[in-house]
Amino acid sequence: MPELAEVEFFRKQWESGSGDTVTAVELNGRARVFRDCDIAQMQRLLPGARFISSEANGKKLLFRFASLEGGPRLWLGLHMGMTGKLTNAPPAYAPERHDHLVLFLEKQALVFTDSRQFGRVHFAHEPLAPSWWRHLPPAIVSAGFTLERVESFLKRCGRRPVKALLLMQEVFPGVGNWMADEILWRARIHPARAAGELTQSERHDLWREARLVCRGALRTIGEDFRDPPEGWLFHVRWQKGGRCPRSCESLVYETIAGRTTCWCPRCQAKR
DNA sequence: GGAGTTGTTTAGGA
DNA sequence: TTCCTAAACAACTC
Repeated sequence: MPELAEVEFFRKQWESGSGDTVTAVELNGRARVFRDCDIAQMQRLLPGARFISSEANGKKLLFRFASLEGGPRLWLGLHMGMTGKLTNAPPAYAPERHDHLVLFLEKQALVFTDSRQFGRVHFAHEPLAPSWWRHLPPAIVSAGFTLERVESFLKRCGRRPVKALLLMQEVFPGVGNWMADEILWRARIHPARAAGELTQSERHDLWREARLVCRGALRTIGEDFRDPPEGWLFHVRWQKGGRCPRSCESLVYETIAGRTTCWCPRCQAKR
């Protein structure tokens, strides 16, 4: 589930604990989500630290802590993978089976759950944001996400299907499978089209719709997890026998770029 | 019981 | 070399 807007919603769940102090850390050290992470260091440094602030970039999350005795910041990075979730719970929360990391604060508990464990945890103790957080691409809703940037990428990977490009986080950070299909549907572009063959107006539409879909998702899912606006492909794409909200044509489902892809054969003609 | 899954990395083939 | 596909990761649902 976690794409851009779900990730932002999860960030907000934990952000409600900012300003509060960590009293205890409970984690399942054998969980795969800790494969890039020094668990012992985390367990040593987080208790007593104060949760300062958080940030999201695409599907990545960063949580900042001030350590007990001052000195360098503590940086906790999270990726939700396919099934990761962040919740907050009462301070007496008892961790469940797939709760791999629980930060107990004075007033609440912050819980990271991930049944499939494709997610991951990073941890660092250093003055500046660590390498896994630096050099991130500009957010799609930011001014740095320019048409030029998208066009040069479409050109560079011109032989690949445009659906595959939308899933590449270095240019479309936060876009996942359903958002990629939503963007292509709104831009009326067939997902299997070669990126280099898009016309100038199609390239422009792709750029514009990427921004609109991200904004719309952030304003709905990202705020309180309610569904995206009416009329979006989102509402029908998982239904059996779903129909295009614009043309009423039966939607088509096929694997493109290794992922289940949904599109309208009338609105998104192959040409 | 088998197939499929809203993600990412990596091995290996073309 | 370069580009791209498919498998692997793990657990749940249909």
